[in-house]
Amino acid sequence: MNKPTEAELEILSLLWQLKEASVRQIHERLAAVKDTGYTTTLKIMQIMHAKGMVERDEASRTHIYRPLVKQGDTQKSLLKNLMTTAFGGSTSTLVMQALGQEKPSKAEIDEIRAFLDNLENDNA
Amino acid sequence: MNKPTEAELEILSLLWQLKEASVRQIHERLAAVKDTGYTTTLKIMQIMHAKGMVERDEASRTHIYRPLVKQGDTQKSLLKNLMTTAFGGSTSTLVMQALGQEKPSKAEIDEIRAFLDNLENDNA
DNA sequence: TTTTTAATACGAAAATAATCGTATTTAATT
DNA sequence: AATTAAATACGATTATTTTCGTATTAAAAA
Repeated sequence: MNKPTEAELEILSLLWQLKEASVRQIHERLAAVKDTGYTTTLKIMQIMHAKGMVERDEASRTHIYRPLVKQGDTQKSLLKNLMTTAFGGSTSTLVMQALGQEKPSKAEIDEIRAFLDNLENDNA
Repeated sequence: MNKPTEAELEILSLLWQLKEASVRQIHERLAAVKDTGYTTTLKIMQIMHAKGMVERDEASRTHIYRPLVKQGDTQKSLLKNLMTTAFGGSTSTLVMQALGQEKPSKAEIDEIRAFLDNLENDNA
């Protein structure tokens, strides 16, 4: 799988959230955070389309874009890459770093505990 | 903190592991995995030095490089970045993705459990 | 001492990513 | 119907990252 660039990832992220969106919708959200021009956003989305990362519905004048790459798959591959390059391959180091980042809520902690229990049972 | 580039991260990673190394040592390890020239490795390490990411001992003809950025700090900032761009800010999603990646050993799982317990107590 | 080997320095080129200006087209407004 | 507004297409420019060739220097070997 081809690693999305930084700018592509920002857009993908919004598309995952919105399920589908026009260039303008994406641009408005980006512009709220980042100083960038409309045609820049457009261009990157066109590139993403050319790469097959998104599909688009050209039925109406305003094209509607939808993600083609799955969020989970992308997350998985980015994490794997980060784990090998920055964490020397250690899952637990990565996980603890992530947890230490900012205190997760009680609910989140319990969710992770349940996940660990599950993981352990599957292993047996 | 300035985000290291992909090539820089690969080298940093080796330096963290080895504590210190010459260009040749690093290059040999890189070349085992990746098709790349010696002067390319050299150049990137020189750039890293110019950026202040590494220091080097020029006492002998063969310079010895040591990392100046801490592994933990770099990990933290890369993770934070990944969490916001690819995981919509959710720590627990990231953690569970990472855990699902490949089954951690029983020891690792317990280590993470202990970490969670600790985290919870600190919060109270 | 001469030659060969192995290192760094430096700059340019190539590859990749991001930005933007302008032209064109289509739809909506007047 | 004419004008304005909003969209895409396209190409060029800029910025960043990576790669590499060549020169120079220092040490080791012959």
